[in-house]
This record gives sequence, C-alpha cells and structure tokens, in this order.
Amino acid sequence: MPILNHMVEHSAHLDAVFHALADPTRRAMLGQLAERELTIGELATPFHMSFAGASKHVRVLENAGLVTRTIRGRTHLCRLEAARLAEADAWLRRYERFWNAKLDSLEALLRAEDEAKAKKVKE
Amino acid sequence: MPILNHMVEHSAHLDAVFHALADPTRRAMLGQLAERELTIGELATPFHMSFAGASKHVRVLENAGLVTRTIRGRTHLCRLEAARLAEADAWLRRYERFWNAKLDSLEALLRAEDEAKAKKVKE
DNA sequence: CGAATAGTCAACCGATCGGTTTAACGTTTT
DNA sequence: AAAACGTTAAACCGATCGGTTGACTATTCG
Repeated sequence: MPILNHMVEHSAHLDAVFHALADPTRRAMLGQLAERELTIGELATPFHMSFAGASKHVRVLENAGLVTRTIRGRTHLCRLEAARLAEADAWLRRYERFWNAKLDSLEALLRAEDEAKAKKVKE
Repeated sequence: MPILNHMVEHSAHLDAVFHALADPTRRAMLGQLAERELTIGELATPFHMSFAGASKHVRVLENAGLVTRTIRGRTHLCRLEAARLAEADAWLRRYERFWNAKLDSLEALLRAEDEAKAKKVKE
C-alpha cells in the first residue's frame, strides 16, 4: 500500500522545474521577475553576466514553464509563470505530514476520534 | 522595494535540495522511504540499478539532508528527513500569492479597503 | 543611410551528471 | 577458515551544466 506513489507523477515537468530551481542565479531571477516583468538585459545586469549567459538561464526557466517571453521590438520581456511552481509545491506537500508536527497531531486526533467512533459502533 | 528578496536565502542548502529533487529516481526513492526505512539494496532493486548506482543517489540525498543513514552490521538503513523538504516548501510558498487566485482576490479586497480608507482620510 | 542596441546562435571550456564495471572492505554465515 | 553478503571506492563513459567569446540578425536611433 504505497502512501505517496499512488499519485502519478508528471516526471518530465518536475524534472525541469526542480532542475531550474537548483541554480541560485535562476532562483534570483525568479525573485526579480516577481516584482516586475524584465528584459533579458535587465535580468543579466545584476549578475555581471553576459547577455548570452542570462539568455541561457531564461531558456531553462522557459523550458520549465516558469517564465514566458513576449518579444516587443528588439527586446524580450520575461514574465513569471507561477503555475509550475504550484506544481512543485503540490509534490512537496505530499510529504507535509512528515515535517509538520501540527498536522501530525491533528491527524492523531482524528484517528483517535475514528477509533472512538468504531468502538461505539461495536458496543 | 523587493517583494521576495528581503528574505536571506540559504543558497547552498536549496541548491542541494532542489538538485536532489530534480532526478526522478531520487524522487521515487524518497517516495519509498516515506513508507518505511530501507537499505541501499532495497532502494536499488526496484530501479534495476547497480548497488553502486543507488549508493550514489543516496549520497546525493544525504548531502541534501533529505536522508540519514544508520549503519547496522553490513547493511545501511536509510531514513527520510523531511525537514529539508520543508525548507524547499518554504521557499516555494514565497511565490504562493502568484498562483493562488483566492489569495490574490483577498489581497485585492484588502487593497480596495485600504484605498477606501485613504480616500476617507483625505476628505 | 549608418551606428548603436537587444538578443540569439554556435563553438568551446572545464566541471559535474547519472550510470557502469571492477576491486576492495567489513560483516555474517557456514 | 572460507564463502557469501551488503556496501563503498575508484576509474571510466558519454551527456549535460554554467559560463564565455565571437559572429550574426533584427530593431531602433541619429
């Protein structure tokens, strides 16, 4: 009886999302994009990184579905797409009961109530 | 006024955790460990992978703090450590407002109330 | 028009990845 | 003591990583 594996996992998506998040530069870029939409150049500057370098990072974020791009003239505006972050969050929360003590005791309480109920039925 | 970057981020930890989660085999191993503690061999078997291969994956998980090992005789028992998953979850939730529509509209409501209040003061 | 700007592409770099194989080590079994 | 077991270590493999440079394509500005 698998506890967590019964949920089919969209491996490819999660691979891409977690991989994208595994780099501190990319996490910082997402942080910037949380404030406002930014061009590649604006994303590159604070990291003293070449345009090409930033461009590659953005593409990784794009492939993970975490960022979308709108080309306007010669500039590429990047926008945060948080839906995929929610996907990663959903995966993580399958483990929530393992770290959240409150939830654990709540669960224990509910279990105790269930048992009490079951006992009552038996009587 | 940075929205998300004011929180100091423990980059090294997050790097390791997200990197560990970026591999489907390792995620599956965590899933197995969520049910019960397992030895390296038990972790290796379902993935038709050499012991050495599994051993390397476990070490990645260990380095990320997601797994701890208890050596008992010649076997190594692996246990899930969810605290670090909570860390990753905490990072993700900083973006929750970007994907959670309910939260968004609540915020809009509060903003509207604030504006109403500000208007009232002006009058 | 020509020059500057914003960005990509392709090649390249050393480092790390996921995985294997072979050898070795300590533990348990016989 | 010898054989079997559970695991790690080291060397190696091709692939991918993060990053650079230089050449190229568009768009905008003077």
